[in-house]
Amino acid sequence: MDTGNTVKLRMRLVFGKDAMLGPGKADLLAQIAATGSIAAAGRTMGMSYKRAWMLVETMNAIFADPLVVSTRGGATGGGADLTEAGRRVLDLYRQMEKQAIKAAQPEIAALQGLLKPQIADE
Amino acid sequence: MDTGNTVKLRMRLVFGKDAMLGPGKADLLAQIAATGSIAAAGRTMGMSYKRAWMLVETMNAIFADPLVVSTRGGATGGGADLTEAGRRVLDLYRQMEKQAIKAAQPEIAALQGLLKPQIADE
DNA sequence: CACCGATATTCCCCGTTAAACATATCGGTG
DNA sequence: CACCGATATGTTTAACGGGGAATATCGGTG
Repeated sequence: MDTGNTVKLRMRLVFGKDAMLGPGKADLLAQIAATGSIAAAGRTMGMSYKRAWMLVETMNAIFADPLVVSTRGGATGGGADLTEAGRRVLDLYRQMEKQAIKAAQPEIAALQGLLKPQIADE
Repeated sequence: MDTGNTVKLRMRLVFGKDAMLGPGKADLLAQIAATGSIAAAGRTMGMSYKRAWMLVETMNAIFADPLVVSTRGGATGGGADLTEAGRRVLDLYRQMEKQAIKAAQPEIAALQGLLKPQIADE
């Protein structure tokens, strides 16, 4: 009955062996943009600063231009923000998600219909 | 220049907390169909029999009808095969992948273009 | 010039996870 | 009826990743 339930399509772009971009890094980018800080972004996501920082480091290493710039010291102690490249990557990722989900909707619905009832709406 | 490189879009359907369907289970279904055996499917995928069997068990538990049926004993020692539901799930998953990749192609290409050159074609 | 809050980085510990190992069972066939 | 190859399932062990603590640095501001 409720067609708006919790079935989700998660997708991850795999480049090389350890070069990939998935929901975790995308959400982190979004949170950095929202909070202006790697530490704050990590906190809101229930993620340690170390992990958040490592993900940022990885992303900056993968792309030609860094996605996140950070400053140290100052009144607020420092902070971080997305670069133009960072905003573009996040936007492209969200667009990719949107288009893929839309295109795959019939198959997703069909697969959902084959689930056990108690799993289909948990 | 080479637009046909190794960038891949992996996707995973997430139902409940530990109910999901991704590339691993889909490939396993395909290999079971190809080999007629859980053990042989696992071997060709470099996966232990136990792991392969557990994945099958999980899939059978998630869907209303079992996706894999197995027989024990006999001349060949036994075997496994996909049910009609199993074939349908695999087909829907492949279709989902195909449609999603096609729809997200522009964004995938754009993201690929932002990568460091040495990562873009490794 | 001491303080503060955030970045940056290392080290150790622990829990989850999968691999490895070990059996038990099944049932046609020679 | 012993054998074989595959299913079925438990146990034990090893590895890897992530968390947390600890430490250093930065640089505006009061």
